[in-house]
Amino acid sequence: MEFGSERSGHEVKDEKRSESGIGDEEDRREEKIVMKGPPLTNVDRSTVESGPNTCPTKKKEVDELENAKAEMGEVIEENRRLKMCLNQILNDYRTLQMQFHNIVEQQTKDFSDKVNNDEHQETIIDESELVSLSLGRLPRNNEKNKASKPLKEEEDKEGLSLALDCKFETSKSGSTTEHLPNPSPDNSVEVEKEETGGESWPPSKGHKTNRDTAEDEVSQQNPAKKARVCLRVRCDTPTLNDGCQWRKYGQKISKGNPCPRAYYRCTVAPSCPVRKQVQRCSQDMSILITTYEGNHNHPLPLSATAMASTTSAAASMLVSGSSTSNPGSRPSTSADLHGMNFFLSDGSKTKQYYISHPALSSSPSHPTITLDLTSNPPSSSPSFVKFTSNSNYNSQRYLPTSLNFSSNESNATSWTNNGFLSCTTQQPYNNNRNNVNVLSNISLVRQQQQQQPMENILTSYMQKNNNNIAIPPPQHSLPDTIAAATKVITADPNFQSALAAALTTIIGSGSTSKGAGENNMSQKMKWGESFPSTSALPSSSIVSGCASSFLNKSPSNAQSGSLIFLQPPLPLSSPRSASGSPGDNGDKKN
DNA sequence: CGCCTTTGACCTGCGC
DNA sequence: GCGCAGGTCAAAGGCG
Repeated sequence: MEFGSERSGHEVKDEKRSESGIGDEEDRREEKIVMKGPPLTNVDRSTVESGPNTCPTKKKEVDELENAKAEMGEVIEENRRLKMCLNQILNDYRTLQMQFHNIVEQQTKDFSDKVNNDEHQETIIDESELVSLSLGRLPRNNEKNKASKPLKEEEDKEGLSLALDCKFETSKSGSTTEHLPNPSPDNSVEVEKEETGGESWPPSKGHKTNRDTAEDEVSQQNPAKKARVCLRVRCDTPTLNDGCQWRKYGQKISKGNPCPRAYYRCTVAPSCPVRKQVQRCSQDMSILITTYEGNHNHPLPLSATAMASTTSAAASMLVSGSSTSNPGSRPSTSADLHGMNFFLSDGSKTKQYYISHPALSSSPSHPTITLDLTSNPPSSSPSFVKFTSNSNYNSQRYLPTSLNFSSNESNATSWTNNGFLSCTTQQPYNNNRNNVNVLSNISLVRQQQQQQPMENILTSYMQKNNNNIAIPPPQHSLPDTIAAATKVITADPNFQSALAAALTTIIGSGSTSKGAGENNMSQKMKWGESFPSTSALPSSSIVSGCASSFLNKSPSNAQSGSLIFLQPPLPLSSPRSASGSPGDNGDKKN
């Protein structure tokens, strides 16, 4: 789309707006964003002005214009709804930010008070309460002072349980209510990170503490703590270069796979609890199966954020999906949502969507989400995610969740794929009371014919928010446009938060709305307009990356977890880039 | 010398 | 309780 033609399109829009009586400046800008139809040219305008009585062809054109206007009206209406939703989300975000700030201040204050209490040898009972609210970290030191070991263990467990309960509340509230603090399912992951590893990582078995024991119990109570993200990619290199630094700490020959499984841990920060497992698929050696566990507790290199975002978001989907729904918080997004095909259907046929990866099947205690970059989009048989969870646990909290990043490219060693992303969620219905499984299938399908609108969105956003970035002519350099626009978008925390929250709400409401009691639900949301095809783009272009990256980068923004967001891709595999994954040599023995 | 990989031993959870 | 398998540890050695 050229700028000139875009301008004429705006003129027509303005005409239409004057008809409908709408029109402040902000709305006009947003309209520009949503504009998806081909803009009217000067010829078109002359056609309109000259009237329909000149010739049949012009009459036809006028009809087409009428139709286009009607479509635009729908788009405008939808845009208005989204705008209202966005404003509400932004308000909520600000409120939550203030609440979070207050909470942090309060906790800091409490902690300093507690330290003072320690100095004055006051009782520890009050501190135990503080511990519980501090996710179980503080009690450890406090209880070391206790003489009675059994009592210590008991109280330790209690403290952790309480802390965990608090976490659950947070997690649950995250997807149920917009007005509660920390509505982010991702927070749950963050909590998991801190509790599973956190500052005490790596846990030494020789120094296993009572806290560790308690943590084990807690982890059994909360399987989501060990949520994993499994990535299947066709890759010739030994490991994926995800931008992080990894140290290999073990290797095992797993049953059913001649290829050894390598264990890596993140070495960017000594206390980082993130681990990954790398293994070749036994059935197809070209497929590299990488499983990530945990969240980084340190700033990530820029090159690592995409992968971390994806895994984090995917893990968040696992966690967030476990939350109960609040139908009241559901926005009116069941209709046209710019390219996101959203399916909710009965779970009676869920089994057909599972693929099994015996070579990398995780422990039943690990809910695992698999991002499959190896198979073709919907045309092929669905290769979704294998989700495992231990039925002995409170399985109602955990959603078998599937993501499928499919690619037509045989060498899917980067995030570039055809943009097909699907998320299948098999969810124990209604807290497992009725044993009714509901399959919710979320898919984001980039549609090749809908490339323009995304350009409009990105370009308009750039125009609005950043004048420093040159906007290339979209039709000439769409990849550059998108890359630059993505930069701008990712630089704006408000937009990120708002969009993240919106998407989370959309996804969350869709996947959890069955809590209202509908056993058979089929819901579709089409969202294609916002996910243009990028099949023509080079591999460094836009991707269907999952982006809670900004959630990682900015904890204050971590208001939503399960979201899928467009983000600058990173090559998953390149032989030892500068950011260097030391583990690239990890499969030497292979 | 520091960091990394290798590799056998050990620990733990789970199924029978 | 036992065996199996997954996961982790840590000493030894290699490499830059």
